Amino acid sequence: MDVRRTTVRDMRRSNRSVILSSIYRDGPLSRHELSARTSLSAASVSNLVSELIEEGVVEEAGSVESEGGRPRVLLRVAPTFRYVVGAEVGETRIRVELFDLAMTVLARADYPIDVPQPAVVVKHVLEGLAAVIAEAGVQPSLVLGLGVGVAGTVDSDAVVHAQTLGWDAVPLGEMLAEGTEIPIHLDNGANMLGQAEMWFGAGRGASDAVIALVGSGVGAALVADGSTYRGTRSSAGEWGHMTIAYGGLRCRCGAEGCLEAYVGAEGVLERYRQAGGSGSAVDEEAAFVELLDAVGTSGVAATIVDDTIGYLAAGFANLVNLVNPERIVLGGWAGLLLGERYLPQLREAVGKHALRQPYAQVSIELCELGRDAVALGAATLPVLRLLRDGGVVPPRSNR
Amino acid sequence: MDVRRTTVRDMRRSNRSVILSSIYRDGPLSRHELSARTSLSAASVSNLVSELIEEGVVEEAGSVESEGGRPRVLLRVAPTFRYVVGAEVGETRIRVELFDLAMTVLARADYPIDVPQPAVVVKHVLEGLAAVIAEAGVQPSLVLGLGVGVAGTVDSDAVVHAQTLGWDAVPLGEMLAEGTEIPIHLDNGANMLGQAEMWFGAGRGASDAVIALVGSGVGAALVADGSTYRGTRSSAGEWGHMTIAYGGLRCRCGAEGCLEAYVGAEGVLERYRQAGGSGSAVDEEAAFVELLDAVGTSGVAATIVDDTIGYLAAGFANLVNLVNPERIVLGGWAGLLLGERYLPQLREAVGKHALRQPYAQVSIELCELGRDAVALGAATLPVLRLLRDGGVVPPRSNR
DNA sequence: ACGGCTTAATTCACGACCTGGAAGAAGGTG
DNA sequence: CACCTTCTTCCAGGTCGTGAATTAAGCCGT
Repeated sequence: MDVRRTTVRDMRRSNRSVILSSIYRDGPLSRHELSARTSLSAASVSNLVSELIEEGVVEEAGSVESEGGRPRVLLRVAPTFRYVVGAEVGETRIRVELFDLAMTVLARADYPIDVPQPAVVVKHVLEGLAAVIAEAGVQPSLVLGLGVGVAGTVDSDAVVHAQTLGWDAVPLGEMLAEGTEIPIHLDNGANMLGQAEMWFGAGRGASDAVIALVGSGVGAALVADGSTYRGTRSSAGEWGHMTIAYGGLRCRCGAEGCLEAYVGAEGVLERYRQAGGSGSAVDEEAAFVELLDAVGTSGVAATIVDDTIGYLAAGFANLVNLVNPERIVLGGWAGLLLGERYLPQLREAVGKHALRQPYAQVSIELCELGRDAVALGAATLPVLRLLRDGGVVPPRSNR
Repeated sequence: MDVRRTTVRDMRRSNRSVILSSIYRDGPLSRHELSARTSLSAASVSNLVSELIEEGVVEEAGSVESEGGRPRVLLRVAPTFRYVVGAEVGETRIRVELFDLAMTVLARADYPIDVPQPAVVVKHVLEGLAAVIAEAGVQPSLVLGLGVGVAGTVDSDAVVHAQTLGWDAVPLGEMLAEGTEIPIHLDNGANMLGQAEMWFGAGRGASDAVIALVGSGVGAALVADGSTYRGTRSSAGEWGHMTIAYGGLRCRCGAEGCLEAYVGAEGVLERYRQAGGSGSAVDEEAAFVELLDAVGTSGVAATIVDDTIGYLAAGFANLVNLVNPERIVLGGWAGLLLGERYLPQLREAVGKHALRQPYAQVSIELCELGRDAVALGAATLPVLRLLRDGGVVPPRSNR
């Protein structure tokens, strides 16, 4: 329940936002279709659209002939009206990408890192930001914002807590803001991947969904009523540390029986080793593939993988029961490797743990964007804001 | 993201709603304070308030002297502007209560039931509705709505699924609507108890909370951003059937290792019996109290209760990690019995299972309204709607 | 009792907004 | 080139919130 007034200007902003969002989301549309979709009068649509065109946010994009009459002119958000930058701060690398508003990548910069020192991360992100802007030949003032997805939880004041990076209360937002005038948006990496899947991947069209990520660790992005749910201090979605086997294996978080200890790649491989499984791979990912490949020939491998599917199914079922999503999307490198081979078994196993009714309402799919969509998702943050504000770009505080 | 236009009338409705909600929630307020709180201009507040007074929704309620100036007149929602009825459909009884808008009970009717046949339930609810209206001497046309909290999940089209009642797809909403002209609001009983606690109990002031109910069974109400989260088909909140001990005890839902099997009163007592505990009580609740009382003298009882706290803590921790609430409120008859004695231990145990950061942000409390607040919570549904609509009462379709 | 003082609430002209209908523009068809 | 269809723009009409000015209501000191 809101405790905010509405003024006559909010109305216009809101209607601009409705129109702009419709155009952005539902591809090129004619003014007529917009009017039907938004139930705004033709007069208002025309009025608002001409304003948006005037400002350069929207542009005409060809026309469609109709039977005998004047052809309808299609409208789209001008891809080059502004640009956005997305960054991924992972445990081993930093990636920065620049997109136009159609989310086409125009430039990319990668920086491998060994020790994720905050100062180093900030340096690389800012370096990357400058590099992609230069590479794409874009005017810096046209960059709408920088979205950053970081492997850890981000509280409401852009302070990052990340066990895996060894960060405790790092004011990353502030540190970045000091090095650039471009507005910063910070969020959790899992949420950003979720955002990308919701906009451009397997989550399209769903309004209540969970994007579940299984890699070395395990996390999830919760989407409620069309927007990412962050909880009271932005740390919602810590699905990996849900107790799923009371008193079970110790997890790196210190607790016992966490889902991550059973289905995170690290945990799975550890269980495999304990069970006598062997492998020659040095790198975790190769070892995981080796395990999956051994299923046909090794009973131990088969059992481990089977159990993993079971545990993962229980984790999914907990989501199904608790949040009743319409879709669960499985991603993360290990999640995809598992899902590619065992999605049907997984679906079936979820049914064994979940309640009948919510289970019947959920569809379980795989991520479509692979593992590198964090920067893309992060770049949607400034776009989301642009759409929400009806295409009004806040004036840059030029200090 | 909305795809709905805003018109100039929405603006007024929205501002009426803002004002009305503020007055309702934050007690008697002067026009001046309203203006400050809502950031509406004094002129608009005056304008809107006089309209609301004209219509009888709001009334003046005394004044407060100020230092030397004109005293401010306090405003409140007129308690007798309309009335609301709340009903609880439980496994063993039906309760119907009539409230004024200040949520004071004006009349009550109880009906014990043995076999919860849908037809019988409908009959009792309608009977109770007529009875409380007659008893309170209220004009039926002034009854804003009937909220019903039912022990089961309620679909978006008011169809009820309830394993414990043995109901599968019972169109309760439709059945009730046939017997009265009063608008019906149906929802899950746990959500309704949660709603009551959020408005009048331990949840006040929180915007992200979970109300966890432990009785014979186990359930929860999720509150996200100030409103109850229902998921895609209104069955969110099935916390009791979260797998917490993979491969553990069989639950009545058919799955293994559900939280309910460990902390639901039935499950606890079953574990007690298995462990050799004994008791003379016939009724479940008395047996549970007996168990708790035996803790000091019986090692078996102590272990069982201790374990129960542990399992419950893991269940809480899963909520803390996944949804990052600012408050968890424990209720339900068994939950209250446990909480009264072991709340500190429970809080501590949650810390062992939850991640440090979200754990530090949550406060764990007990329900304040006891076990009989379902009808109260259900009655808030029509009130919520009235507030949302800015005090505009939709015309009753008089057939 | 009375005029100044302070604070609260109301009035009013104004600009911003959307709407429905009429008029205009653009392109195709015969 | 007239005519038709399909959109788009213009215009008068009505609604809304706002700020400044005005009125209302009580206090205080003389």
